Amino acid sequence: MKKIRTRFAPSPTGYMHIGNLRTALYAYLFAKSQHGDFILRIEDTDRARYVPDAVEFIERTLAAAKIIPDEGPHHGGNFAPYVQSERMELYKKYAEELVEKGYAYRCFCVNHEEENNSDDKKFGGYNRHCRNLSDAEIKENLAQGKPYVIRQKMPLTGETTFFDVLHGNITIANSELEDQVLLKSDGMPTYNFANVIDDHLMEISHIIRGTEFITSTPKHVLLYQFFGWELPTFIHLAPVMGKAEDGTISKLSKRHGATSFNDLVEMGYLPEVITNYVALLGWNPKTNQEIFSMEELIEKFSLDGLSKSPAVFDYNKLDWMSGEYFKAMTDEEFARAADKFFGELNENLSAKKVYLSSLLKTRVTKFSEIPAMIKFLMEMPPFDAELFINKRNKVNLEKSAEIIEPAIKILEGVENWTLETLNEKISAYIENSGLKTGTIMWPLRIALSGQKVTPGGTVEILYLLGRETSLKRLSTALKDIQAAVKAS
RNA sequence: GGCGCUAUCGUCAAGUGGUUAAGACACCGCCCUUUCACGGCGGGUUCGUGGGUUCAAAUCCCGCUAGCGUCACCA
Repeated sequence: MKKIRTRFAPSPTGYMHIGNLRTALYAYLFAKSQHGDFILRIEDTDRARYVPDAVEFIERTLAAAKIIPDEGPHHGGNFAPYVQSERMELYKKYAEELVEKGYAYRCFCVNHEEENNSDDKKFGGYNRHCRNLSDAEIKENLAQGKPYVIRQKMPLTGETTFFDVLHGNITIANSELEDQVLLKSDGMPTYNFANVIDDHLMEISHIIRGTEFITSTPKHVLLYQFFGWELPTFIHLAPVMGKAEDGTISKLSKRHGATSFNDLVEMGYLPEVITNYVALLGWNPKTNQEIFSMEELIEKFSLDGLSKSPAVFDYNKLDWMSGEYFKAMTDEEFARAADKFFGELNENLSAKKVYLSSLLKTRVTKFSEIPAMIKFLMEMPPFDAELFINKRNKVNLEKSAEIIEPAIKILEGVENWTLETLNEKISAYIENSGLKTGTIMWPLRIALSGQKVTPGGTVEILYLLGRETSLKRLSTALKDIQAAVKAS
């Protein structure tokens, strides 16, 4: 059987949209699941759109997502070069061949704005002015050095049908096809031409790309036929959509928030979470498994799990999945992965980073939530009397003062400031007081954190803060509470 | 507008003529609980619409509607 070869062919824009990433992923997964090759090819035939270092950017992003090309600009391979601008001469040769065979023609029209923008799109855009120029006219134009493009000569009648794995047979009337440009006046091929030549030359067996190419596929198919080349298998993927606040759904874009792989990484999602989530956006394994390593994805992937309808990117589910990954990590792994999101920590907290991670990893959905969550450890929020009043735990201001005062005494006597000791002392205090656990814990935790919601309870915070800071915060709070009681 | 693609809970989705129409996220409730989480239990909500075909339709066919795509010397 022929070797399975797929490719990812982005244009170098310096931006990796989630939709593109998913296309690359599926192409990669399919190739790897079939023990085939995955090729990275850069489609940079538009000189105006050139972005410096974009190729490196794409390669870095794929590497971060663990999508590893077998062949590519910097990966080598038997079909090099893998950058289209470096293959220019090649396309020219094939274009000329088409002209000779009568399947293409030279067009000397320069910017026919009027025709191209007319509402009467009978000819699909271009009015085919040069389609039937006489040899003499062509010769003369050439002699004058007039610039020209080479256009594909579409059949005027009949229809073209191609098979798509997801959509079945798709038929489009040839009359719908315009005489598209194959070779631009600067000698560069257009996407629609280079793509066909390269896919054939690079022996691509399966073309996996977005639905936006369905309509242009018949033109490509015709090209394959003109050359007498074997057709690859087509798989057109449904787009990734986004849901705006007003509920409208459209192709995922900036107005939906982060839309690139890198945006997501910067927000603090693990690369493997992004790949895992994106893999499931439009593909299902036919089992209830949702957490997949790249190895499992490769093992389980199959084309018939692909869905042909658009999928909406759901940040909720991404968050959930991210949380699942965090919970599965050891404290050390979490601490390491989250490192740059901790920000500037003081000496005490730096030393307790791993412990802090154990508290954080079940409470955070992405790393970027960390700073806000741990800020109170570095800096005590302003006093807020209201926080000490809690009905459920039966505490008010007076009660809080009554609870905090003895607690300070007890804690002052603690030499060995460890979780175990602190837990023992506080538990003993609760038992002796005859009060409910919550009644004691609530005011202490508020006094220590100044926050209603904290990562961890009283004992954890005492330990995190350390002896000195804890005692200082408690007595400050006590004073503030007493003042507040007096004032009321 | 022409052409093309798509249509099952709010979202991801299973489902391929006979099912109580899975599961997950989100949401709501309850339990656990020293906050918040974690964990456990339970709940509601879905086949766009109108016609067929059939004993039987979410599944097959046709129309309609809606969404998306495409109509470049962009990819």
